[in-house]
Amino acid sequence: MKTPRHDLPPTFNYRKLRLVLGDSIAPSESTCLAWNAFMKTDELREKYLAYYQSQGHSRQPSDVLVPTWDPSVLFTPAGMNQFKDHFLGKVKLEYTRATTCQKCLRTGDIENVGRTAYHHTFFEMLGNFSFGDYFKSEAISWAWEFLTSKKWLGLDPQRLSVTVYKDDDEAANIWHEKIGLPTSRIARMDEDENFWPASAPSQGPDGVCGPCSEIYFQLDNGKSVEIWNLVFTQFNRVGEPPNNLRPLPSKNIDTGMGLERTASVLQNVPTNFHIDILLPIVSAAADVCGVKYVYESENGRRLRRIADHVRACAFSVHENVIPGPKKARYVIKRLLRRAVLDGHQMGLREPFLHQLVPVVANVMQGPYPELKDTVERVAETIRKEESDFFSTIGAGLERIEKAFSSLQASGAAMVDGHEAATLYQTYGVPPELFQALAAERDFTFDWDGYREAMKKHEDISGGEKVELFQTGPLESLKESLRRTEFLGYDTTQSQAVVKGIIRQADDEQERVESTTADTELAELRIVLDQSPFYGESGGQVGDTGIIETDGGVFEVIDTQRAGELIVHLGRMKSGKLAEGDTVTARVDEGRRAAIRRAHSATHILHHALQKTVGLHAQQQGSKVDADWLRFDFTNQQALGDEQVEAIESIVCEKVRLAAPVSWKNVRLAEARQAGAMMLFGEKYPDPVRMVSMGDFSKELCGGTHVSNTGDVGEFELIAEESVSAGTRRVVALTGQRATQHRADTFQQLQALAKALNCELGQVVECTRQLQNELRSLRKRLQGGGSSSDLATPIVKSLDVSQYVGQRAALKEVARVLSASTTDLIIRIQSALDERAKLQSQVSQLSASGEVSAESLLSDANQVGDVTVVVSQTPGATPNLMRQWIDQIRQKCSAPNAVLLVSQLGDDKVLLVAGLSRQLVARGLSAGEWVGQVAPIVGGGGGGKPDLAQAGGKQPQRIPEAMQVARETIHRFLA
RNA sequence: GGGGGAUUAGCUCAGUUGGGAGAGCGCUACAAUGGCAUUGUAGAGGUCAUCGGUUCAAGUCCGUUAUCCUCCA
Repeated sequence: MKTPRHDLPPTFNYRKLRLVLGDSIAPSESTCLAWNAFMKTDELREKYLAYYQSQGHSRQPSDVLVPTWDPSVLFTPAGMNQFKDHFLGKVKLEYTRATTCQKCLRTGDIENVGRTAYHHTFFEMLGNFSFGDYFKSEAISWAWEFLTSKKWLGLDPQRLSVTVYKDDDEAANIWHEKIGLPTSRIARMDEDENFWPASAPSQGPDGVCGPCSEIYFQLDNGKSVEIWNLVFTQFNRVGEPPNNLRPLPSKNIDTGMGLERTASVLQNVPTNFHIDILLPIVSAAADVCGVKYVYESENGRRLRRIADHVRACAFSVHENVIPGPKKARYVIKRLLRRAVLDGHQMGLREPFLHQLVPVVANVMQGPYPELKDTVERVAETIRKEESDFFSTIGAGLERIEKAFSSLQASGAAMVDGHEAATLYQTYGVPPELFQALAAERDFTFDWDGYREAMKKHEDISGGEKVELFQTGPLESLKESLRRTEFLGYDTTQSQAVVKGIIRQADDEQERVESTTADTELAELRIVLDQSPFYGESGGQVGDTGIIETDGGVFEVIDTQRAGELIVHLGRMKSGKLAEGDTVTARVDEGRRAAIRRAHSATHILHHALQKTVGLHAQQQGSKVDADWLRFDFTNQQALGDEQVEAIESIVCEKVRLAAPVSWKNVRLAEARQAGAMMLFGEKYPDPVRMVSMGDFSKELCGGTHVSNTGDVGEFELIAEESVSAGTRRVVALTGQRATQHRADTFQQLQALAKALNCELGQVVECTRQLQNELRSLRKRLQGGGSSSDLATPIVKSLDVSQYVGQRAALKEVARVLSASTTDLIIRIQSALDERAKLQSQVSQLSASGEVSAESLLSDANQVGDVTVVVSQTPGATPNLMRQWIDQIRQKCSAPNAVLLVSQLGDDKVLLVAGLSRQLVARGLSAGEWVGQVAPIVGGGGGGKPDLAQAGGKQPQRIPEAMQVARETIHRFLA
């Protein structure tokens, strides 16, 4: 064996690397040697899976990174996650030994990523699992053989040591006696180190748990690194110690070997980031960022962080979990922004991270060839988010500058942490950025205050706790019954036997033997041995209906699924129901038929979307209700009108075709081969149910469908909107509701026509005209210039005898009014009211004759050298009155005081007073003047010395007010 | 699920106990200069997101809804 290579040159010359591997990103010469001499990561992964296959394990593919089927986690945290139900015996086992290489994501140690040799957010975990099959002895022997045998990894046994849980003599003995490991290399550790979950015996939680045994490899520098953890789940924790660990009847093995760590050991490199599948990403990051990769440097840490985060982001976005504001999407967004911030701090000002996506796909293509297919989409999604973040940073810099100037003004020497936190929480200004800029100006940064404020924010935001393993009566029912047979594909009515009744009171669930209508208030859950009721899943809502016996009627208001159980939610209407009763379960057939129409329409819509907007329009989620459906899909822009029409026409065409709908159970691989649409994050059973429609649609789907696309009936898209960046949502109606919607549309249009007093075909034109009228009336009252009518846009004439035209007309009206289509009538009505009001004001204004600066001046009095005007201008708005006053000032060179009184409508009085500069200079105030007058008409007011306005509510006292106005100004001038 | 913020001219945004809706860029017209670039003058363009409340008076204060941004879970 070659000499150890810990002293690996800390600097890599990227140009040399490129020569070695051509287009892909190449390692340094010495690292190349290491990789040639030792095992590649792809080879390690393959060997592991092959070894356990040879020991009778079923080789299973990696589960998705973001398991939407598991509400208790956002990301797959470990290899065992996909086998949770296997461990608990809640599913039928097709195999009792499995092995996987699982892609995982954890953010708990995010602060350490890049700083230490072994921390990642994204990583792969090799694992072997036993579901009540083999236990400690085999698990330990096989691990040892795989690690040390020349045929497999061939690690030097002398450099391996292990830990066991302090009370686990069984494991210790196996290591010592069977493997022959000296006791000096078997350490006994406490429950906080060697128990899963950590410290479970004393601190909980209750449930499945067990001791573990870790395997360490000693590096050349004497330090040891943990490469494998064997978990022996053999207990059920019940309550507090002592004697709270009960042996499980069926014991399990759950192991995890860190792929990257083990590879780094095999390849003899000082950090995971230098193994053959990671160094190319680090090097590429250095290249893209235009810096040299130096291991022991701040930039080195940054580049490693970027390499880690870009892997996480690329895999998530590949699974259509795009950066966003909620949950998993938010975590990805944060990871991405952290990486981008690192780039920013190395001087980058343009998106760069997206350039690393092809590199990631390249080094990971062995186990994950599918990454190659989505490189473009993934890179574009990442580029967009990067670009958004650069804008955020840009805005942030301005805010930071502002903060600095106020700091300087106040003579502070430290950036207030609370303020930095507020800036971060409100505008996303990264504190690291703030701190870096602060350092440049010799400010210190109050990290303690910042963390304190963020902690507070966390507390305020709250959050619900999700249990790793659920407990309760439903879970125990799961274990005893396993599954409810679903009969609903073939029938909507059947006999069944009641297997369990659960009563829900407050947050507590309680299993009961029987129930009567007297307890009607309580919500009940009923589980049967078989049922025609469809439990909500795959977006399709649960069925409603009735479960009855001779002696009792139970109304089902919703149906949910719990694992493979079907749970009927509802309440007793009459009589009594008990466990063991034979009942008749009857689904509400009319509603079910409507759901079938909507669900089949969803598949057709999916097809139409892909055909119209492109293959990237993949389903993100959907909800299927009675003749109503909602469908989210990935698309950057809103759908245009033509696209919506094209989609509708494709759907309608497929409906007219009356294509047969069929379904069959096929092997998952076969379905994939057939090109059936599959969704990420969904857990598909194998075999799987494939639903086909004509020759245009194949989807994996457990839902209920019409037998012929013609049964869908009418179809209509009623909404298109944004859910989050990159995701659009459409809502559609089918069958009866679509028909009803069309009738409603027509009625609405009729109502508009009636309100506007015009023909149906004229509604759009009349609305536009009404808007124009309002505009010019307002302008006239505001005293603006002569308004030219807006150029009427050329619109294609709408044929309102057809439905499409009617709908287009309504949409156009909504656009003109910038209102939602639901309250058009209200808006039109209020527009009409406003027009009437404005018209009466205009006539009021014109009734008092032509008002102008001249006419007002001709009414003036002279008081000494001052020209005083106190006049009425009925119907005038404040704006007009101000303009007149301005004009008087221009025309009249003498000092002048003007007060205009206007009655507006029936019960409103407006007063505007103005004083020329000379009078203001003499210390007079228009505000005071108007202030003296306004109370007469029941109001108040104020303003600046040269111009003030006031209002009141008693028009009948205007003459009196004008008298007071004259007296007041006389007094002022005296 | 929760906290913070934003929404003003075509675009980017100002608007300071509530009292005349603004700037820059862009647009139109005219003029000057000219190879292009340019400069000056004038002008058009706004239900201050929505609905409601407080007030004599709301872009400004309070609440609703919508959309977007941002943070936490």
